[in-house]
Amino acid sequence: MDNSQENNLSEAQNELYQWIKNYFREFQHSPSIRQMMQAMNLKSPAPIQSRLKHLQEKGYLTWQEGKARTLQIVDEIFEGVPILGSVAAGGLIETYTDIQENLDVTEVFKKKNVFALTVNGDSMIDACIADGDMVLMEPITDSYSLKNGTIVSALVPGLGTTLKYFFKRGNKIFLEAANPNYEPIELNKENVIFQGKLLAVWRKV
Amino acid sequence: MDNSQENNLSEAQNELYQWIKNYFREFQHSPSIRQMMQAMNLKSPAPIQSRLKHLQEKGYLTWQEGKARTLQIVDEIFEGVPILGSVAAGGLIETYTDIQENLDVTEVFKKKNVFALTVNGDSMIDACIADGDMVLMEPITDSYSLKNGTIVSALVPGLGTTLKYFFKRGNKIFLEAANPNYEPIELNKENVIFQGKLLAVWRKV
DNA sequence: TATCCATAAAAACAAATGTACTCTAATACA
DNA sequence: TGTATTAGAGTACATTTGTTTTTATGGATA
Repeated sequence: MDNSQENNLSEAQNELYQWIKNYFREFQHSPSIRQMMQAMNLKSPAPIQSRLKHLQEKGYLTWQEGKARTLQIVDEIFEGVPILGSVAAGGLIETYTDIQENLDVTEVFKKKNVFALTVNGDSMIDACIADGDMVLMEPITDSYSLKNGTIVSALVPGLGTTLKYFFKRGNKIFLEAANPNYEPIELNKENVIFQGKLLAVWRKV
Repeated sequence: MDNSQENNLSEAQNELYQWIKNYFREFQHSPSIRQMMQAMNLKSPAPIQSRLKHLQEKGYLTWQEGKARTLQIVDEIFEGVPILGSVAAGGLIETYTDIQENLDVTEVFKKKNVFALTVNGDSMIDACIADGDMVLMEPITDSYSLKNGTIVSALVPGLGTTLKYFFKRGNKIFLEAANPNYEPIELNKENVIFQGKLLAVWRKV
């Protein structure tokens, strides 16, 4: 992962930049110049200032002049991780590209009132939602705007909550699994409460 | 979302806490006590110290004693969302529980040098990793510690990068797809470079 | 070889900042 | 009403920290 050249950074600048990003990831706040000095095995703060200045000129960092520990990474999103390329899950055809993008999973979280559910069972397995997955849901305020094919969590009073594809045909609501072993559920719209629609799936292994 | 009571925070403490979280969101670094003082319309730093101390005792914040701008939010994960319960993806059996946990997807990001890859193809479809998913990977430093069955991204020089199950039998390395349409790849360990092992899967819909 | 330039060391300084202490005002409670 | 508790104001101090300046070093270049 040496991208010092394409990013127009010297070795020392790049090393500092990577270290700063890791420090932010661990402590959630800015390091001080003397901390960076120690981390870079230097004995005076001047070289760090020089490198910071270069990083600023090249648009990687900024800070509030004269204020302690006010570094801010402008380029990369805080919690992002680098997307190093694409990987073939088919054959050995795709190659590693060096495009530097950023995965920001937190963008989904910015929506108001997003909540998560743990998935039990395999009825959505053909949609690649497995037992134990976490699904992130956005509350449904207006069930009329639901589009056919949306994955929703629905509460059928007296029965329970389930995760299914949503379909509306006439006055009937159909909740369909992504698994041929399960039959579609047919309901009148009075008999179902929609809680949320699917935003994202998260699986930790 | 007034959770001052349930969180056992006084009005003043809660107001400060919310302000700090917003400051972090905007500037990505910790505010100073005097900044908080101004924001709370106070004229001395003492009350802020008191409130911070209370927030620390209740487990909301921490900081490095004596160091400037080293606040850290400990309790709530910044981007966390509430896990409202579990949802049946099988039948209508599970019911909504009220257990209040917190989904913290960022915990995975705390590991050093985590990177992401975009998945192309369907060779891992039976492991519920679909075309277009993002996979979060942890760099592999020591390929000898890899356990059979781990999902890895491997670079076969001259061919490309691929996402597969890892198996070792004797001196041979096998890379197996989670899709019967793909044949296992048999390699000598000199002919493969392991880049990362799977930590998590992220799919935005 | 001589010169130039970038980097590092060293020291010193001033501003920012966390912390401690005292005093006063407000509030709650018996 | 009186007292105890808590919160805020004011002040002072030591440390942390960004910044500046001077000097030394190493490498590149003519």
